[in-house]
Amino acid sequence: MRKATMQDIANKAGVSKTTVSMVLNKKDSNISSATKDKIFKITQELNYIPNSIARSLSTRKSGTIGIMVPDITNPFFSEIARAIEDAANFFEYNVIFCNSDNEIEKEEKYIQLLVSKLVDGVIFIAGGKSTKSIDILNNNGVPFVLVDRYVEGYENSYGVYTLNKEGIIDGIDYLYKENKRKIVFVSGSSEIEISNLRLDGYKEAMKSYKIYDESLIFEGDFTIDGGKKATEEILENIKDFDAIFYSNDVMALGGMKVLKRQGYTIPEDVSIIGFDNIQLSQIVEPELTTIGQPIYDIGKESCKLLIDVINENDIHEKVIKFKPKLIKRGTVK
Amino acid sequence: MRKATMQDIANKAGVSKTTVSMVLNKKDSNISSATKDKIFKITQELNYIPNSIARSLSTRKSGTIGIMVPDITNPFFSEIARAIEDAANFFEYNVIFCNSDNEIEKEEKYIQLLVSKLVDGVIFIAGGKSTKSIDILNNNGVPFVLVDRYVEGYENSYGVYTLNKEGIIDGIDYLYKENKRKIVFVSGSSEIEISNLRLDGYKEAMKSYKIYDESLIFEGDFTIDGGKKATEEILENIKDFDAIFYSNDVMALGGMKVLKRQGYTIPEDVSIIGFDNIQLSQIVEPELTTIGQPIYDIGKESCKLLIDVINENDIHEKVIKFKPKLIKRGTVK
DNA sequence: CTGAAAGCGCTTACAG
DNA sequence: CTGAAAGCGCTTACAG
Repeated sequence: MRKATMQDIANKAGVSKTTVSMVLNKKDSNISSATKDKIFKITQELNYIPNSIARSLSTRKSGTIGIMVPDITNPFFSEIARAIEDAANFFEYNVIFCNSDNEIEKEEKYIQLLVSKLVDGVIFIAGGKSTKSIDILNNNGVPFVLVDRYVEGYENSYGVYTLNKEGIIDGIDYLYKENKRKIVFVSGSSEIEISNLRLDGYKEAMKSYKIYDESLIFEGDFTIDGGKKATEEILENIKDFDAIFYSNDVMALGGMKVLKRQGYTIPEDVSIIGFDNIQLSQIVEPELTTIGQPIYDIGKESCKLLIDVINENDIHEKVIKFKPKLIKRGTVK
Repeated sequence: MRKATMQDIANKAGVSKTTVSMVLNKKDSNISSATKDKIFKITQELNYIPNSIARSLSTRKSGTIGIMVPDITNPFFSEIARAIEDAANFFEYNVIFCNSDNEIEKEEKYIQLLVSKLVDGVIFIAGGKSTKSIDILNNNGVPFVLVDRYVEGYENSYGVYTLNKEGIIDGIDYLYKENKRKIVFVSGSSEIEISNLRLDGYKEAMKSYKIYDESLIFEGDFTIDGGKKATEEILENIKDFDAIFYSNDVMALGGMKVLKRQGYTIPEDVSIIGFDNIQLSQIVEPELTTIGQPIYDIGKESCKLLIDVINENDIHEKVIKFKPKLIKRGTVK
């Protein structure tokens, strides 16, 4: 069975497809209600579903946005993606998702595809130094908003972020007040700007308390596995640390696992603090103390911002920065 | 800057857009290499990105597939989605994702949208009795493959599943051998066919061992929270149970959390077993013993199957059933 | 070896 | 109150 088209409806109703188009798109200010009714009825009968590809070609709007994430399997990103999809859906957009695995070549390939599919905009969580991908977007006039991860040189592009440095400083302040002095830090990959931002926060705070020691810094990669590996390394190299600050929750979860397995009791033997406040941070026992980001809001606001840009609405803030919040739970004592 | 079109390339090269189309699509068996080279060069210069919307309209293929999941935030689904996206990407497809929250109205709305976007096919993880959505797909001739969750009346449609009942039976066998007799079962929502399948497996196995007791059955909903709530209920109502069999991992994780908090030591005080083998099942301590599904393969194969259907290739198996496998880890003793 | 022309299913400026 | 016609950017059967 061939899908019904506007032409079919028009034929059946004895009107032109122009008229059909008008009424289906509510641009029907001056079309007789008799005609309207007839058209609606036929539309129902034929189970008509408009061909939005055809529509897109003519309007140059696809009604879909793209979202680039490093890995949808990482809870932080799946939560953001969910928020974005909810918001997008509310505004009648669909979302195409792409996993970059932090590989910029993969990103570029995806961006090309998205451009070719005429996405109306993209939400971009950069996998690294993603300048080329962004240039493609710019050259083709497709709006984008950067989320979570800064991209060098594009700090003033539309974006929504968390105040990374401040968050870490709050965490160190808290640990210091709880009498922790030997605080190990597990950073993310140095390829990623916010890893460095968070690391800077750590350095600054530790120095201000005069307890900075470079050998306390380890590099992870924002994955569970990265957290595990970094923790094993810590255990081999450092004695008698008071606390470990993982620069995201997922690494903290991986780290806690390793520590428990090695017989450490948390928080008695060692305090742990993470960053993000993913839902899973409450699934471990004790629950993870962390620097909370409003993940859902970040996703929602970035989608709204993108849609505002797409529709050329007035933009209140080009760059939105959320303040993170220390969430005290069971892993620090 | 207007995006370059084939016409632009044609003009610059002094050929027709037919020729350009031919060479860019490798249907260039008999086009002089001089012309080809010229066209490629210009394509580069103009940073030409084809308009695949236009292409789609004419070929009636969009090169995108839809995927319906209950909630991308649930690790089981994000892992499947990841596998699907990887496979799709390999075959040069994009994927639009939709979160149904197990609401069939939401599903229907999404399906309409996907149809209207001319997706070439959809991978459908049903949120419940999704017959209407499937009918829409059928009526519009868009291929689909059902994944993970059966839909009544469509058991013979393209699908990829796990042998649910068998998996549960294996689990009960194992628990029985480990001398567990009072085995509590936490099922998923009874709205979902596979919940019942798994429950049937439990009943059958328990009866065969003559240890069946209806009051040991509790209903969850396949979420972390559902697992927590069911566990609280168990704690209020049942004394001295030997083991809890959660019919998916995510509920087991939630349940373990509650049990630990209440002072239970796992597995000394109570044995736990889950279903799925999501990556996170290894993040808790002790690691979760579970009935493993090959999640990544399920995603990959379902995508491959869909693409085979789309391309009308020969199909070896219309319905693929994976055998689950007991994975012994630390939560049963 | 290459091109003119029709067509995919819509939207929209214009005319009446 | 309604319609004819052009156009969106491709593909493809056909002709030469």
